[in-house]
Amino acid sequence: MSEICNLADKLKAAGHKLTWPRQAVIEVLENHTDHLSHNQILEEGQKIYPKLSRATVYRTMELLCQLNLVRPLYLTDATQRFISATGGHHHLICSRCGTIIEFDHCTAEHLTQQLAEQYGYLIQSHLLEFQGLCPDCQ
Amino acid sequence: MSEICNLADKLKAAGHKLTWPRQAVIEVLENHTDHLSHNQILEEGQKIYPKLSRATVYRTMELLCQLNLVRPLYLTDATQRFISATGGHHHLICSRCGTIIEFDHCTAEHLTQQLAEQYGYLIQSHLLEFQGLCPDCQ
DNA sequence: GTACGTGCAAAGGTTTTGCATGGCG
DNA sequence: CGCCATGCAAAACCTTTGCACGTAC
Repeated sequence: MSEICNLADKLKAAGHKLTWPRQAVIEVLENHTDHLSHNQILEEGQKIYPKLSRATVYRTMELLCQLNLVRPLYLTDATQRFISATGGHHHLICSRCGTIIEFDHCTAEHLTQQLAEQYGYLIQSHLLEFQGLCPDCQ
Repeated sequence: MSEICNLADKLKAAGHKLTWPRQAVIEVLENHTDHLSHNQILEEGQKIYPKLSRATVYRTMELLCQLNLVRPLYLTDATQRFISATGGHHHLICSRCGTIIEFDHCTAEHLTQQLAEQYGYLIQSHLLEFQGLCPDCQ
């Protein structure tokens, strides 16, 4: 997960215990790409710490969200996924086959400042999603 | 739902029967704001047609999605919600209290064309979501 | 009249919770 | 050593499915 680092340190700094199950979850987050779901985190985490339970994954991710270290994201299905809590995420999604292209160029930076001023928000991240049909599905 | 009109006609045009339960769902969609969930549609629909069942709401919304009349959307929770299938949707969301502001100004139009050319997608809608803290929650 | 749509109820899947045990600090 | 975190299992919740009946066309 691109911009995630030192999750372990931040957890301890916030006064939480650094246990083996939590280390496993953190290692998964740091070594994999974005958009991981609870299921994926569980599966990968059990390769590191086989006793890792589903409930612990849910509780750990909830904790990381509360600490603002990760953020939930929903793509084209109802599965909760997680991304780093800062920066932008840009998706071009085919509404038929579900293919997701991540693009870099984004025009949201200017708008971020503008909205921050207009509404007094402290903006931490943004998501720009285009939906349509990919060449194959048209 | 702002850009939705004549759902009934479009349903019939596509060869589907216009039943009372479906009319109730359509009336709810046309007379309420965006972002309705299955639950909200069921509750409102039952005010119009009391026997309306949850299963029918799910099936009707799935049908409307297949016909490209509405589109599923996920905001800050795992609840599936629905918006009109075209145009843009712009949200400024507080990650703590969940307040959603909808803003109008959007810089995505230019990017739409650019992405369409670059990747060959036929782009139907977009979603631009900023997440942060509202003035009260900072 | 026929095929499609519906309501009900059961099944399936996912997320949350309660509780006794275990391990971090 | 005390408290927090964990695993397990049950509960709660949401969504899907099967089936007999009803209704739009």
